[in-house]
Amino acid sequence: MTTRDRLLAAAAEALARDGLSGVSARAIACRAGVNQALVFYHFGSVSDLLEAAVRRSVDLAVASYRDRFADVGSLGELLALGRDLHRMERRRGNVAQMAQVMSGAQRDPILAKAGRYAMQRWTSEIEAVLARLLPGSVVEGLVDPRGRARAVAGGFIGLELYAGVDRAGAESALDTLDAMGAVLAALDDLGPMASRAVHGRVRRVIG
Amino acid sequence: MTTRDRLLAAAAEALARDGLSGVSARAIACRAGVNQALVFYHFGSVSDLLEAAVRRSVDLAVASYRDRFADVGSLGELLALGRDLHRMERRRGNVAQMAQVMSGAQRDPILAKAGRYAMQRWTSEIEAVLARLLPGSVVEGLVDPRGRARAVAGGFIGLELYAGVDRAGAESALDTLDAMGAVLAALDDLGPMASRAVHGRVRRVIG
DNA sequence: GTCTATACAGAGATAGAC
DNA sequence: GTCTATCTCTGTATAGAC
Repeated sequence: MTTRDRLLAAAAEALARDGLSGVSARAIACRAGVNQALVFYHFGSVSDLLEAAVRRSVDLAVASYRDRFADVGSLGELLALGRDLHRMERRRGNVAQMAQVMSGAQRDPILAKAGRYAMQRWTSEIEAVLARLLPGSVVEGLVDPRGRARAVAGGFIGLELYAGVDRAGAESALDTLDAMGAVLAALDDLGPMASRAVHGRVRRVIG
Repeated sequence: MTTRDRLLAAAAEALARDGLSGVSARAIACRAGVNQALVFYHFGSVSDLLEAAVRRSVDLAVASYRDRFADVGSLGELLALGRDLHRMERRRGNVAQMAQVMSGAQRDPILAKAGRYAMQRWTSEIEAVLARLLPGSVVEGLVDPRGRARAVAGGFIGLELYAGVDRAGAESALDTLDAMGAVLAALDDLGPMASRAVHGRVRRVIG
């Protein structure tokens, strides 16, 4: 493992574990077991190192789900995969990492670029599955796959932050989201009559 | 306006505008037009000032919606209020403020306390309305009002962070959530037969 | 209560030896 | 490529005059 790689791994780990305010060139280098000056030699600045680390994390993570995304055949299965994915990515620290990057993005344009890239990678993946599954579902035409994908990804970020201040509270929120997803999935089994009725009502409400 | 109040207002503003990494005793004091040392005289530390500022922001904000929450009579109306509330609180910077506090909470226990308090204030308010409205709705018994309230509040936080890196993306996510809410509200008009069918399906899926 | 001045720690970043 | 040493800046926090 090269020094470059060690720094990337240490940066991702530090970001997830200690948050933005806990990362510094010194802290990362210490975790990687190398000298502090090497951060600047290899990456130019701490922000640039963080950006590279986030890109690497998200590329690896997304790639590791590609097959499972492709295998999903129904909204119910997608729901189950979503549960798994979120649980796994949280354990890996990738959700916390994202949350920290996004909050730092407000000030740091380099982190903003990293956050944009990461969200784009995740949402385009989710969107592709939704675009494949929504046709024929009750919400077809009512819910935009791209918007839905973004809402899911954004929501997970928020709930991870929530878990940081109230673990149990965030868990109950996730349970509820599961239940809501199940309700929507169940709607698909009610058949075309119910579907038409829902469409009519919704159109009158949101135009 | 006392110096104390000026510091509280300046802290809230700085947090919302510049984010956690942009706030410091110096930055806040400068914005308030007072000396830096007064932060420590009045509040002891920067974190304690931020905590006080967040408590004040959320107390004021929640109080300003109390009447409107009480007037809500249906899920559709609640949806409309939610839209208004989120738009207004974003303009005021309160959502951004919360997002920053939550992300800093990972390291700083004082900020964590502030975040916990703020989430609790908002969610208990939303929960009260949901507990009043959900009985008689399709999702009664399937969706826990407390979990739902927490999911909404947490989701908004995440979407605010998302907006920081991709404004248009976050908007499309919010539009989709509106549409989803409308679907659920529409379900309530389908009558008891559809409701029973949904319940049956959901129970089989999530136990 | 408010100010000036300052101690002190930690940050980012660079120079230059090896 | 890696290290030591160091510069500079910014941040928290305190002491003490007013």
